[in-house]
Amino acid sequence: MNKTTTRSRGPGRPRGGRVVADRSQLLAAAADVIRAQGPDATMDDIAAGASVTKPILYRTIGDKSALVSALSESLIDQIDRSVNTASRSATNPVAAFEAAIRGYVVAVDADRNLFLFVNSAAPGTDQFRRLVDRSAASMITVFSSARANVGLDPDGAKTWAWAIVGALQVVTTMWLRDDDGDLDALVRDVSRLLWSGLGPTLGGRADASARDLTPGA
Amino acid sequence: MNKTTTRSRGPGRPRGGRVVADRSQLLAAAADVIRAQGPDATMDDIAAGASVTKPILYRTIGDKSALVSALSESLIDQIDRSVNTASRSATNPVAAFEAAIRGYVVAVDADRNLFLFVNSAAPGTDQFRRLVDRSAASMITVFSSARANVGLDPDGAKTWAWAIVGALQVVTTMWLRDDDGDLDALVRDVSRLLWSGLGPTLGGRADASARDLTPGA
DNA sequence: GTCGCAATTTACTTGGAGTAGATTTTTTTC
DNA sequence: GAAAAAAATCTACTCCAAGTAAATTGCGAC
Repeated sequence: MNKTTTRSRGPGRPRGGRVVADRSQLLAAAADVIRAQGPDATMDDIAAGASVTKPILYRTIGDKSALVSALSESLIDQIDRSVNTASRSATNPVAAFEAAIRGYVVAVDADRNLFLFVNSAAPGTDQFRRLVDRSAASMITVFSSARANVGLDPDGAKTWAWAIVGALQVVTTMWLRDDDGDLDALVRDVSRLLWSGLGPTLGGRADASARDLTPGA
Repeated sequence: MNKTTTRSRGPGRPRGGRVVADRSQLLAAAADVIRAQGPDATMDDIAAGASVTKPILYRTIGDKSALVSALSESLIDQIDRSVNTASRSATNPVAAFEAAIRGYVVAVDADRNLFLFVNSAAPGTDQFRRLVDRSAASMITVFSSARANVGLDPDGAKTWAWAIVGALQVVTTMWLRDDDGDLDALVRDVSRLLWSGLGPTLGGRADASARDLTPGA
């Protein structure tokens, strides 16, 4: 027997010529289910949580990878916002970079189930690559022009963005495991690793960055 | 009807008290199948490729995650070897670091199907974390003592290792997509990003590394 | 009213992971 | 030397989640 999905109505065209749930409603409901139930929520779970049957879900949203894409879109926006507001409040480039990283981790932490759901694609799949491309997009434009200004091949911006996306993804995932980990230390260490490579290109001075990142200096 | 797995023998205890295939034979066969057939090889495929039935495979190796663990072990060894021999032949720290990264990418490229199979775990799963831990292990010891020497908290070594594992994983995965990408440029860019954060701690001088990595300087 | 279309549901197929129990051969025991 | 026990294997199954086909019902046009 199939697990009976919630049936609030019988089959048939709904009254009032209105569709039972449109795309954005379904996406919101899906996000809620995933937040509440964890990243292992199945399509059945999501459909049930949206008080809708599976074919509706598939008809409206597409298959699972489409759902992931759609949700990743909004999650990435959310993270970007967090990163931007965090870094804007900083006074110097180093602090801004550090704040940006903290913004990323904090945003992910605040929505960890969604993050894990969206990151459920294995490396090597098209889905994974799309996600990386999307996450890297905003960085690439920044790095591209910065690199051009310093006489570096702008193509390398892609590589840098990929590397940072990967570094943050793994660091954050690992950090989420045991949340007794010290967030400040994490952010400081990641910054120290990445900034001195980035800083000189992005407008900071290399030795300044090295000094600023040294504790108690 | 089930897809008939290759049957070279009937059921029953084999002659000579010897088992039909021991663990290492099965692992080797699995690796071969994955190399030949791609990272989407199923457990059925692998069993068939090893001329063995599924229960044997499960009895000898364990479930799929155990298979992945076992294969990752040997792949990581292989990569470590490639990294070490590559970096040993370099004359200065910067070149060694760059060579190490090239060693990593080249080793992965040479066994890409196995790499993709082993990396089939989604972030957030235990399998993923085990893999990251394993990959990071050798780096952690190096970074730990290096950081201690410079007066940094050795705990941060974990973070650095995670970040580098992630960066390399994503960069390599993305690079594998279109292999018209320029390997030299990739390696140079990744090195430039990471070394100036690492170099001062690992024994190079910060300004030296920055200089050395600048093209035409 | 009734005919066709649109939205929805039920109930299915598919595919891969993992397993139970039947089956056959070797070994042991009397 | 024969029967029982043990060991290794295979056949055929279950389970679960993704995805889909076809039946079912309501709405609007004529």
